[in-house]
Amino acid sequence: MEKQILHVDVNNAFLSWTAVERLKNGESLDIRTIPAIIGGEEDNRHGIVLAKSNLAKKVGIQTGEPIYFARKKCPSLQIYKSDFGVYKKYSNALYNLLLEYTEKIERFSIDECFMDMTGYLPKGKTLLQIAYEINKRVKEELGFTVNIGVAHNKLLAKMASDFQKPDRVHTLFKEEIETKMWSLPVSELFMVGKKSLPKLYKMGIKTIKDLSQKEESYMIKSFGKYGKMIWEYANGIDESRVIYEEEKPKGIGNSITLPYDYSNIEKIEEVLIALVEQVTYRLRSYNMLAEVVNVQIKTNEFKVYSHQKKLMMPTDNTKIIIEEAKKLLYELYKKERVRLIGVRVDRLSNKEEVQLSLFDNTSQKQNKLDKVVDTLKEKYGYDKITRAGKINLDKNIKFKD
DNA sequence: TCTGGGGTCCTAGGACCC
DNA sequence: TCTGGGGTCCTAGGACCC
Repeated sequence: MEKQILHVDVNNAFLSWTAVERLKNGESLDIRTIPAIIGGEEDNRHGIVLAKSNLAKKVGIQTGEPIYFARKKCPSLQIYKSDFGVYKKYSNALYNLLLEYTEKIERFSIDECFMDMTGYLPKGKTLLQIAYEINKRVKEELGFTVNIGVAHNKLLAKMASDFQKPDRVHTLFKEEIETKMWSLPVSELFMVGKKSLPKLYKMGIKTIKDLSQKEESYMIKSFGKYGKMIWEYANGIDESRVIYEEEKPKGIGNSITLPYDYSNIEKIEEVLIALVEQVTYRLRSYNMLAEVVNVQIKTNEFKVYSHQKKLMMPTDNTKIIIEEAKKLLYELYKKERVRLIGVRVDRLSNKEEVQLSLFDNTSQKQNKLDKVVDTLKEKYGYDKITRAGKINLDKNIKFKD
């Protein structure tokens, strides 16, 4: 059965939400109507464009570029600070509105949701009608606009929501792939980034259609798993489901670009400790344990190095993770000028489950050891092999399978 | 010129085991 | 003296997303 999928994407999310918040607080200027951006603090070297108004976009300002460049493109540019508390508030407001239509919603990012409407369409209404209704209600009730992609899988819905902006609803059904998607440059395809682009170009692939017409096996040979994925995407194939259950994170990290390059390892260490404290706090608030600690630095030349270490036991203990992180930092640090320092924990598990399975784990190891001993006993005689004597025997015994 | 921070997933090589 | 091949785990690095 065909799935009924919507992808809801907030237009210029951080900027729109900032605009709505300011209007609510009594400001008269709607910053969506002037050349404006949301940007980080340049004084701390966090100065990049996080979001832009349509007028800022018109003069060629791009998300992710240094504010310094953006200002050159538009000297009258207005710059506003980011406020994630505000973004979270509006993101939740949107989510709550969407929940009135289905509980099968995947929060793909702070400003994007996938909705699985399969079996949730009200009598007599089409998926497209629901999309228009949501578009209208968000605008009227929440004060910002969204693009909505309407399709039968997530990939096509996402591609559709990206078509013409802002405040639009687009369909992308099977029979529309050729006219609406294949003509686009291959760089527009989801998951095709700037590193793959030159390789694709060399293979004569310029549009999404070019990619779709290649042999699948050829793409797999050239790009492995990734090649299979983008070939399927180009052909509108995507079987992935909308993941609406609350998902626990797989890893937690904090990193910071320092206000200037640090060359003093003690100073770097101080920052590292503060970062670990943030990370372990977040870890504990999820009620999870981590098994891997990772430390990363970026040099003044933008070279990135990382070291990681698997722990003996999963932990959420700040002190243990600080000690491990410090060791990793000292391994890593080669007297460079350090621009950024970061800490991550990975291989997370639920605290209760680990505590329960710890017993199972040791008994599994016990079982394994038992099996080895049993095998030895079968080979060399039941009374000759004991655990205590195993060490002496190890030199002589070669395992064969 | 100046270039953030939060993630997920994949690959490749070496160690180690059978 | 010359000789495997699978499988798993660990680590480092990189691509991509918003």
